[in-house]
Amino acid sequence: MARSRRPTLADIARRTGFSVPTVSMALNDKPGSRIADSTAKLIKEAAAELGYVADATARSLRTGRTATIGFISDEVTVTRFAAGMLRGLLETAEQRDHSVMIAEVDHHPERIARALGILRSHRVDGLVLGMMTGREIALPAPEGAEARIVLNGISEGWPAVGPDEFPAGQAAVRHLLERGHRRIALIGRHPERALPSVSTNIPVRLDGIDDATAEAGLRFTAEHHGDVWEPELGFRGAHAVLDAAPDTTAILAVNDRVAFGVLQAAAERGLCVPADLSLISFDDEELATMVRPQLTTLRLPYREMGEVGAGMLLDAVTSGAALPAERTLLPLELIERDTVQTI
Amino acid sequence: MARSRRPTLADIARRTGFSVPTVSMALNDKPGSRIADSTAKLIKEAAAELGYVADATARSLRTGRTATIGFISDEVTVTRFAAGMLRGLLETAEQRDHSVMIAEVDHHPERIARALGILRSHRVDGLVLGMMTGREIALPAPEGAEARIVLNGISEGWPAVGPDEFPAGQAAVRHLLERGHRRIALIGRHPERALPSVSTNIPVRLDGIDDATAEAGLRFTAEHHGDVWEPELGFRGAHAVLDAAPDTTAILAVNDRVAFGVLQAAAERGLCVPADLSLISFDDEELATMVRPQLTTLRLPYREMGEVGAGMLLDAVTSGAALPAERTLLPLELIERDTVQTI
DNA sequence: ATGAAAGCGCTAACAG
DNA sequence: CTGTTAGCGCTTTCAT
Repeated sequence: MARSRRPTLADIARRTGFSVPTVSMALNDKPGSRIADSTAKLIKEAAAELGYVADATARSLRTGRTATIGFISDEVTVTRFAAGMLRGLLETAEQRDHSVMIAEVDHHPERIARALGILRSHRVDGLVLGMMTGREIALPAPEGAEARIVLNGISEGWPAVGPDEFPAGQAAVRHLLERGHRRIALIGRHPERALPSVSTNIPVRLDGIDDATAEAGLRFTAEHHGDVWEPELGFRGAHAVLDAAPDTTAILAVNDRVAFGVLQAAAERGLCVPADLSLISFDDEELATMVRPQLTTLRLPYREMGEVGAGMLLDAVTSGAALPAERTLLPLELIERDTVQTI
Repeated sequence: MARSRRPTLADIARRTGFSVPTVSMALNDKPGSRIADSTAKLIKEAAAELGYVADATARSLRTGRTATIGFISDEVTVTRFAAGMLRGLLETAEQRDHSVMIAEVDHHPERIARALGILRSHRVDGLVLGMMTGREIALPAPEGAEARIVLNGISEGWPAVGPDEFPAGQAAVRHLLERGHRRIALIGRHPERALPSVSTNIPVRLDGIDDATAEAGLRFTAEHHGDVWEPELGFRGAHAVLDAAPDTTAILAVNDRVAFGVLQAAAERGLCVPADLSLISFDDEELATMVRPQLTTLRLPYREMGEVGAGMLLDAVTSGAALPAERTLLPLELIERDTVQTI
C-alpha cells in the first residue's frame, strides 16, 4: 500500500495550485516572508494529508547545512560512562533541532581519521569526539572548517570540555576532614605519575587530594598504589593499608570500583562501614547505588559534558563564533550516601 | 588557512582537464564503466591532493540512497545493555559501509513518532528500533517503505530479533541438575504472569525453567516472587527461601542483580558460595565479573541482536528482499564461572 | 573511453 | 503576497 514515491513540494504545489517556492515558504514559515495566512493554512493541510516530510538531503544540498552533528567515540559507546555522555548530547541536540550521527572507533589514529572522513562526507555541521578515559590524543589536523570539540580528553587544536578534577580531589579530602577524620589512607595512586597520553584526569585529581591534605598538615596513614582501578585493587589495598595502619578511620579510593573492593575487604575483616571505617570515592557509576552501604562518591559529570559540549558546539555552529580556546571544566558533585560517618 | 569551500568534482575536473562525469566514474570505479587506467590514476591523485571527500547529501539526492540507517532506542542508550546492542549495530553497519544516525526516545508513542519522522526526513535506508526491555509496543504504522526491524521487543507489523529465552530457562535448570542439585529455589518470578506490554521475555524464560523442572519431576524447594529485579530482591529472597528450606543447595536467580543480592545474603548467613550454595542467573552484565565469586550466568545476546539485526536489515536494503515475518531468536550462552559446584 | 545534458528536491534572489 | 529562474554536487542516460 505504501506509495512508491514520497510526496515532494511539487506534489503539494500541484494539489493546491501554488508554486513550489510558495509551498516551501509556507511550510517553513519564516518570519520575514509574508505568505497569506489563508494560503499557508491550505498548504499545511495539504502537506499533512499527503504525509509530507521534507527531504533533508535536498535541503542540505541547497543550504549547506545538515542540522546534524557527528559523534565519534573511542569506545565510549561500550563503557559504563557512555550512557551519560551520549544521552546529554542527544538531548541537547534534539532540543536544538539537530540530529546525531554516530561512529565508533578504537584507539588507532587511522580509524579515527576514517570516521572523521565519513562524518565529514555526510557534511555534519559539527563534530564531537567523546573519549572514555581522559587522555591526551593526537588527532588528524582539523582540515574542514566544521566546528569541533573533544569531551573528557585533550587534543592539540581542539576545544575541550572535561571534568574539574583538582577541586574534586580537594573536596573529597575536606569532606572527610570536616567529619573529623584525621587518619586517612589512600588507595589507587599511580606507581609513577601517569603520562598525559595515559591519563590527564586522575593525576590532577590526585594533585587536588594532595593539596588538601598538605593544607591540613596531614599525611596519609598509608597508601596502596595501583593503576588498574578494579575491585581487586581495593580489596588488596584495603587489607594492606589496614594491616599497616590499623588506626585508619577513613579510606579514600580513587574510584567506585576500587571502593567496592574495599567494602568486601572490610566485611572480611569484620569491619562495619561506616561505623568502623568511612569510605569515599569518585565516579558515581551505577555500582555505587547497588552495594550496601551505598557509596558516598563524587559524580563525574559525563552527562553534563555531553550537554555542555553539544551546547557550545551548536552555539558556534549557529552563530559562527569560535569555540573557547580554554578547556571548559565541569564540577564533580559530591553525592552523600552511606559510607562516611562523622567521628 | 582552511579553504573556504570544500573541493567538488568540478574542481578535480578543472584541474585534470576531464569532465565531471568522468571524474565521478573514475573515483567510484564501478566494474561496468571503462575509464582508462591512466586517467583514473591521474584523477585519483588530484582528488587526494585536494583532499576531496564526496558530498553525501548530493549523492543521496541523486541516488535516492543515503547509506545510513537510523537507530531509535527507548532509553537503551541509558542502560547497561545499550553498549552491546549499539556496538553490534555500529560494527556491522560500518563493515558494510553504512553510517548510523541515532535518536533517543522515551516510552511516549508521540516521541517515537517524532523520532521516526526525523529519521525518515533524513532518508535513512533502514530503521532499527532497539528496546531495552523485551516488551510489546505499539508503533506508528510503518508508512514509508524503508526496511525496518525491532530488537529485543515485539511490535505488530515489524520484523523482530530477540533472545531465545525458553531454552535458556531450560539450560539454567539443567546445568544445576547435571551437577547433582535436586533442591533448588527460585527467586524472581512475577507475582502474576506479566502482560506482554510489560515483559515478553522473562515470562518465556520462566516457562523454560518450569518446563525443565517439570521434566525432571522436580519442584522448587521454595520460591520468592518479585518483579523489581534489583539486589534487594535477591537479598531478601535468599533469606526467605533459605529460612523456608534450609536444605536448598542451589538458587536460581532471575538475573545477575538479584544474584548479587543473594551473594550478600549468603555471606551474611555464613554460607560460602559455591561450596555451601550454588547460584546461577541470567544477563551477564558487567557486575557478574566484578563480584567474587564471579557469577555463572546465561549471557543475553545484546551485541548479537545488534549485529544480526543490522545484518538482516542491510540484506533487505541491499537486495530489496523482505525481512522474515518470524521473530528471529538468538541463543543465550551459558557462561560458567564460579558460583556453581557439583555436589 | 569520454563529454554533454538532465535532474534529484529544495531554497534564495529577484520580479512583479 | 506569489511566481520565475537558478543552482547546490552528484550520477545517469545518451551521444560521440
